[in-house]
Amino acid sequence: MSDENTNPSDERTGHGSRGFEGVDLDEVVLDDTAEGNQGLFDDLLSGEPIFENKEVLRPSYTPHELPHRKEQINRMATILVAALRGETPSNILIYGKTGTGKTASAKFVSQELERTSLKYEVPCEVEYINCEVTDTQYRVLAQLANKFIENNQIEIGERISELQDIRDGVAAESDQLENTEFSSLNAIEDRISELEADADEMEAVPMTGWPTDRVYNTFFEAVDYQERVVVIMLDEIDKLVEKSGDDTLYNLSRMNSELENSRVSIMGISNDLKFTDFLDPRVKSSLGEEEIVFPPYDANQLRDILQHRADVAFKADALSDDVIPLCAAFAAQEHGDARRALDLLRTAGELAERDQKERVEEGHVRKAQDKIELDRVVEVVRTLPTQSKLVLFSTISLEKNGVHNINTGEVYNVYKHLCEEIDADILTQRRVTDLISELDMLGIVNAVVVSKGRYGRTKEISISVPIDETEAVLQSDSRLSDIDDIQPFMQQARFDS
DNA sequence: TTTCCACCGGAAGATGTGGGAG
DNA sequence: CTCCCACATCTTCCGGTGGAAA
Repeated sequence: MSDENTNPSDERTGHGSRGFEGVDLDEVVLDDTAEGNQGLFDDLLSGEPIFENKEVLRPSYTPHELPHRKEQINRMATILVAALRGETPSNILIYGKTGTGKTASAKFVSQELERTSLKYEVPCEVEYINCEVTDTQYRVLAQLANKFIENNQIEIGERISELQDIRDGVAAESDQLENTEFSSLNAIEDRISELEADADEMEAVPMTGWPTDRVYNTFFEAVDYQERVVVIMLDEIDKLVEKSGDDTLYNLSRMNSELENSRVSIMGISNDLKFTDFLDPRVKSSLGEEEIVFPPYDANQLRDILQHRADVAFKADALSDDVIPLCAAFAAQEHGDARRALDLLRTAGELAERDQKERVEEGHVRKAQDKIELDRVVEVVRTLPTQSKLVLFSTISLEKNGVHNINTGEVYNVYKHLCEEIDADILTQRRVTDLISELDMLGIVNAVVVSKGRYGRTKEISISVPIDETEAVLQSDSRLSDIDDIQPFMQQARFDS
């Protein structure tokens, strides 16, 4: 209820780092400095609410209808029906930029698949793994193993109680045995204890501690325990390959030749069209048996999508006519990111709500644009590790002292003084270079390697977020707050370099 | 043309944490 | 308790380099 603004939202838009000029700070930043307390909620409650159902605008919501994705969904379904015939579906690779509906479509198809498999009693399971979170071979295998173990145990449990029912029935009427596959009461008892033993044997994989091959074996046995087709959905698969190579994929794709009862099929989802370049050719060919591309939405399609959801999300007449086209246009500029468009729409609605307006106007969308970006930056900076914060702080200090085209050496000098000041460990310059690169990847700074000829080669760093706000966020960290005037060693640092 | 700066960035390995198994 | 494993974070070492200056 109380998250009506500043929810960070799991938005991650590459290098969004353009102008902040028009940000109205009082409106946007740190709203814990709320206006008076008197009747705070009364006011908000009495305001004519704009939303009917905000949930459908959230990124976590999986719609039942995905406009403009019929073609891709049908392709996926065509490939995956094989599973319902008990055959192994081809492995699928799905490409597309963020917010093109890859994950939503894939999840939709897998839900349908599982639903249908229940209907026709064909054992078929889909497991979803997000490789951005689960980004090592060990963790992927462990997570899969645990899921299958859990499922197996549930099923064994059901089977046992089924058998117990039969046993009890048989015990009561001793001539019913011929209706079952068992020859005697004892046989049933034996089967029950067998199953119980199986269930006991399945040991959950710990987060860490085991050798990887043991995890693999556990996973393998858990999958092979019963006859079925298993689809493993690896979202953001490029992150996994980037971080820990293609061993995982290799192991998964060769599993089929050793499995006896079950079949696995891999469905990889990637943002990066070229990530297969780093793969072992064998993995590459097996993984990319089928490829589906999700092109970015254009402005018209985005408008459609927004309209669909807005009908549900907003009260009738809560949107002025130009709101949806504007959201669509903004998002179309961001490589057709639908998630972005929905975020924009939701945030615009929230802003209008906060303004006690009855309609969302164009201006709210423009404000939302800035707010989303600022919220993202604030959140990223706030959750930075201390060392990175120190590096960023050093860079900002230099910038504020009129040093432009800052280079690594300068940052490092300031950083060293800063560390002494607050009694933090001083990292090596090598490490600081890496931290700067990380800040670059997060879109907080912009670092380019330039050669200054005789005067060496270095990264030229500039800040690509609003400086004062960022500094404020940094200073709200308790460990950085007691940095007082940096002027004294600012001078010093310049002599050093 | 050659030199040489001031760093880049890969590789390997150390350290520390959190968790096994016997 | 000892030894093993995975992993994040950081250090050590070092070869590599674009281009202004000599």
